[in-house]
Amino acid sequence: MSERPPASTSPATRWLGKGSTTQPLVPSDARSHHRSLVLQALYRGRGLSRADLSRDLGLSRVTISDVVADLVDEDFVVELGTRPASRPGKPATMLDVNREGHHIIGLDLSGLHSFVGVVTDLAGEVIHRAAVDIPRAQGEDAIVAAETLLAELVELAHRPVIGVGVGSPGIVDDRGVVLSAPNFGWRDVPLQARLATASGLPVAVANDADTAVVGEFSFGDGQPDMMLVRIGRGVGSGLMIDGRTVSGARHAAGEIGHVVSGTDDGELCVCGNRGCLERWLAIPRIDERLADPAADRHAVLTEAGRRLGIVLAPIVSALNLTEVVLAGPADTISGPLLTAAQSTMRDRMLPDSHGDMQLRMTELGPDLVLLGAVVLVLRGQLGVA
Amino acid sequence: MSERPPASTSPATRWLGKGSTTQPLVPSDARSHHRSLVLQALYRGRGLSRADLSRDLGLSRVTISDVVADLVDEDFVVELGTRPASRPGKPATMLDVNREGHHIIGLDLSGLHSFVGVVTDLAGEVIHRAAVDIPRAQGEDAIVAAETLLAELVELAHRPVIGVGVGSPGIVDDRGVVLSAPNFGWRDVPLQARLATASGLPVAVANDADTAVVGEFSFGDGQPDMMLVRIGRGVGSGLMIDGRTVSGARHAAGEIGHVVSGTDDGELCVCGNRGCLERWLAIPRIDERLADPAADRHAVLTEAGRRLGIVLAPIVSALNLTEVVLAGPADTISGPLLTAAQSTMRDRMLPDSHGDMQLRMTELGPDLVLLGAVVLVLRGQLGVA
DNA sequence: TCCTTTAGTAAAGCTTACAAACTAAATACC
DNA sequence: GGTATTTAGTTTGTAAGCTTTACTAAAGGA
Repeated sequence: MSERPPASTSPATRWLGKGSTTQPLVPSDARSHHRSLVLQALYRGRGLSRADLSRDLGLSRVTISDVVADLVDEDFVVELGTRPASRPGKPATMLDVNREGHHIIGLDLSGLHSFVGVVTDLAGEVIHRAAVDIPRAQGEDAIVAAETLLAELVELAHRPVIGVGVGSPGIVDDRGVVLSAPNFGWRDVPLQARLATASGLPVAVANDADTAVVGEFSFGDGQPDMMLVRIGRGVGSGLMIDGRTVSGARHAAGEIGHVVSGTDDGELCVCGNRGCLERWLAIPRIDERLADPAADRHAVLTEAGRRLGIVLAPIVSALNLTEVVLAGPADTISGPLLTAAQSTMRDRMLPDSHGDMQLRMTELGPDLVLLGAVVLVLRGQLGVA
Repeated sequence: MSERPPASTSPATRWLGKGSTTQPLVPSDARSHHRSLVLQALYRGRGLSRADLSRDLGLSRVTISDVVADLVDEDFVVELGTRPASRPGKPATMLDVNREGHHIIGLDLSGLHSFVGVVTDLAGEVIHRAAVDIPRAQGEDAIVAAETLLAELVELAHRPVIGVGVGSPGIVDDRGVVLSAPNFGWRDVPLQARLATASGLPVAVANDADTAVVGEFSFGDGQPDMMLVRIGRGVGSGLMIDGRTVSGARHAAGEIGHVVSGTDDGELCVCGNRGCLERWLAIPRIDERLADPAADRHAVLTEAGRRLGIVLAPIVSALNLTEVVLAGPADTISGPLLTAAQSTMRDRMLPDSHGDMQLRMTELGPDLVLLGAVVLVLRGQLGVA
């Protein structure tokens, strides 16, 4: 046992206490937390009784009864009648979320030619759809188009609307301001505030890829440590770590389109680099290559997938993700491209670490962002999903 | 405005409500939260009064007085006397964390030849050091060595010890079980429980890289969205996102040593792949190359740095990190290697996104893991740092 | 000297949760 | 069939924790 010489000067005199000064926690925070827990449990398993909730959540029957009474008053929870008694004791009164009693509006602003929107119930079941064409809409015009679409959806909803979720392209901060969206020429557009004022409803705005990832998580088979890659005109992604989306220090997490893939150059990209992932993988680029009559479709798609795998391997390893989900046109993505991405990624990681790693297509199709927008509302307003 | 055709079958019938059923929130949780807020604020700025705390934290003066009274009773906070009055009104009584009143023990089990440990005060100031040699210690022997070192440090501490923090190599789960640590032949070793039983103190165990990253965050200049790369016998990393460490779905986050860097092959690695990062960057590998009399030192180090940059670019882009910190032998790392890593990384990312990105060496030197271990205790026991 | 300002404490009241006791309604058992 | 047992849910009383209001202490300013 040897005494190590003490360091010349202690480095520990710098500073401590950077933990973000979080909000105080008032009693009513506990109440809303418990409301969320109850709703969460009811969403997950139908036909739970107050006593079941008490056991599952670790709160007393009294408290559960109280919370449930509030939720019933607000029409978020309904009684389903008594459970057929099999054991001794008074039969339980089953509860469920009142899935049809309220509506949610979801907007997807990431389309190329139109903004689309839905009215759903609390289960995410689509009740109405609407869309508005946006031929080269820019700036204020694009904002007005979104407001118009929202107004139309509000008219369609025939139940109280608990909130509006919006997936928007561009970089969106945590207060729903679109810091930049080149497509629309938006800079610092307070989209959340604009839509909230226009509709008088609670509005949540997030980046489209981040919206998609919560959609996949809640309505798809998405796991809590997951990456969702959207392949379309460009390539973007949303990350979920331990069930939370990652927005990044400058709200720009998931921007992998202009990462260089490989060390053998590639085509020149508008960003100035060579071999950007987008240059290999964006749908227009792939289509260009496939348009060449001499092109080998399988080879083109395999190479695109390989380039994706090269970029994914370090990310998946570093974050120890269990799942990467691809979203985009299935006819292009879900063949050799997917296979090549998967094998490339595995070949470039420690074999142990991809034992249960999965790379797959989303099964939610074109409604992914819309469903994610609905989830934004469920999370924000009810603390569910 | 065109109505989109409804999807054939709604995908929204799958399932919702995956949000982890979190714990209920009892009143005492609020109290401990507020204790943390108070301690946090006092750590950050010295000489705050109860009234200052009330204003800063948004809690009433009454509540602050109550919380502070508890903390004074427990000797975690002391009054410093009244502030020289410049304004009208009763002069304030300044408070501070009682930095010398309690001790913390930190252990670093990641050394090649010895386990090292420190006793610090609540400011992280090192009071005592100790170490124990571990010539090829394996299995139970290594555990006993750690227990012995801990016992020695407990003897050295002359104030109440609020807890023990441990940075261990290998994969460590969130209850302090070392799932695997090849160095010691450990599998599923309940290190936290072993040390807690042996010492009778609260013990927190984490992976050494994760420990380092919290050390850098709290005692260094580390930012909340940061990656810390430890370069030594191997290459590992710890990630911090929004002030929280990332442990990964299987507790294996940060394992980037065996990610392939580049698409031009490289040397064969023990893991079976070619061109693993570790093969380029681990200190023994670099030393091997530099030992060749014909080697160009600058070229060797530049190439190592370049390989690091290639792996970092996708990770930094995807997570929108603001900082990557390197830890390891400065004479090797902090020259051409660092420069090459930085420029390579930047060249492979969207120019916008690295505007405020920084790649630098840690300034905490060899005590990084030890200080991180201390932070584990500050976080766990006091909710600070 | 008296007013104003600020710090800190005391008392009362609100919200929330829990424990204990109670009612309701079923099965189990003799 | 009647009583015991079990389970569901509510009523009642109590404790913890926060806030508001009111109070005392101690300073400067007019």
